[in-house]
Amino acid sequence: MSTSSRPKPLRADAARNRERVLDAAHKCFAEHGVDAQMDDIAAAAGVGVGTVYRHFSTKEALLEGLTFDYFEAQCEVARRAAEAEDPWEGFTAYLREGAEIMASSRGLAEVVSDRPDVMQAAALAADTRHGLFAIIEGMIGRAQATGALRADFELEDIPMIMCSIGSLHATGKGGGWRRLLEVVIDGLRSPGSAELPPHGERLIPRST
Amino acid sequence: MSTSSRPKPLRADAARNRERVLDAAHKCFAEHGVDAQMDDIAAAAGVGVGTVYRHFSTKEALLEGLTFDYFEAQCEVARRAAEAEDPWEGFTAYLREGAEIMASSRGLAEVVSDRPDVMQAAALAADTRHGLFAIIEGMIGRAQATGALRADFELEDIPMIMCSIGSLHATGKGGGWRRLLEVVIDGLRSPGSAELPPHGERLIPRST
DNA sequence: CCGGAAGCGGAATTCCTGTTCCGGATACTA
DNA sequence: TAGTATCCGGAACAGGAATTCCGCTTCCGG
Repeated sequence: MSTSSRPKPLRADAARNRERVLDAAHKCFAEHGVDAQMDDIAAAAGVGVGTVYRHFSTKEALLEGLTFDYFEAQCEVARRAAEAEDPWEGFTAYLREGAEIMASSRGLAEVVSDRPDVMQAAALAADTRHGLFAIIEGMIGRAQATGALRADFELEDIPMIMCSIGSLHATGKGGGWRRLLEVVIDGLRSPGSAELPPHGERLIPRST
Repeated sequence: MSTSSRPKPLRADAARNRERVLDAAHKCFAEHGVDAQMDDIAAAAGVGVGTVYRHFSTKEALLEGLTFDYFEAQCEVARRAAEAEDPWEGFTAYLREGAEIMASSRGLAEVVSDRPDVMQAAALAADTRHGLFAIIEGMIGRAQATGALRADFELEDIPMIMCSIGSLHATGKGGGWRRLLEVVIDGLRSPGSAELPPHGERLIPRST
């Protein structure tokens, strides 16, 4: 999203402003959450509101850009983690790093918690572009094959975990999320003693 | 909160309306979250907005009432769980039932996630009235003494868990929270393999 | 260096919600 | 049953935030 080609190349100043707006949006959303105001984003970008709207027709569009970038980073992390020698290490590293990204932006955490629509669209886009789901499922499968990860773990559990982590970040209980994540990771070791209830509605649609 | 005595007893119709408003508020907040509108609450109560404001000077006050009631229920659950023969069973039952209450209201989940101030005030009030913290700490201590609960578990971990559970409810990923809770419970068994990072800011102030 | 298309700024507009206000209705008391 | 303190309804108000509008400015090709 940060970098994309368009039919009519933008005028030099316009391209520059677009980047500024996107940067400012990232900062403002990270700090104030989705309630960051358009006027403030414009100010942070050193630009008028009109200019923000010229590039992103809506606040929603800006939020989508944010989410899009999040998945871009997520793909990078997943790809790297998938190459780890030890599957369990790779898997947990992915969870930890993915959570770290999430924790970096309050706005992101709020989108994950409250906007399944935006999230799903971005997730599907990431899958199309980088095969995200396959990468993660491969990681999960390998970790389960070694007997380290509990057998009933599913792909869909990942957004669930990220969502719960995000909610902790949002409350300002800063350090807490790392703590919960470690508890969760311990709970994911094989074999689990409790039987896991099935998922309800899914963020990631079943593919098969 | 639902039941309270006041200096001047309310006029019969006023008392009736107060209850209606509170009920309506619970329903609306449960369904639409904290964004439920005052007008809708009034309508649901079969009353004018003015009447809502006569009883609760502010939307915030209504939210506080909701939270107050939540802790009232929480105390009841904790007290019951504390009497279980097996400490670990009692402890996990408390987590499951507490989460169930939380899952019953989207508004509640949002308050837990986004309003530490309201939450803390209600928690302290519940502690004053029913000694909530002592009850829970007793439960934790006993579960740790039997060697079932990991030794590094703290009281403060409870709001953290409830908060994360609440965030799942809010997204509409209905069934998911039970699943995460079971994973977390597994992760809380003794001994944990990961070292838990310390908490950051606290919802429950240190007493000692 | 010019003309005009593409962009820009930011005041004004719109919409949405919480809150206030007050004339009229109602429930207690004597 | 009259008198009055309370209470009720809901239109009007207020403030905040997203979005629009349009005259002015800046880039870019010729």
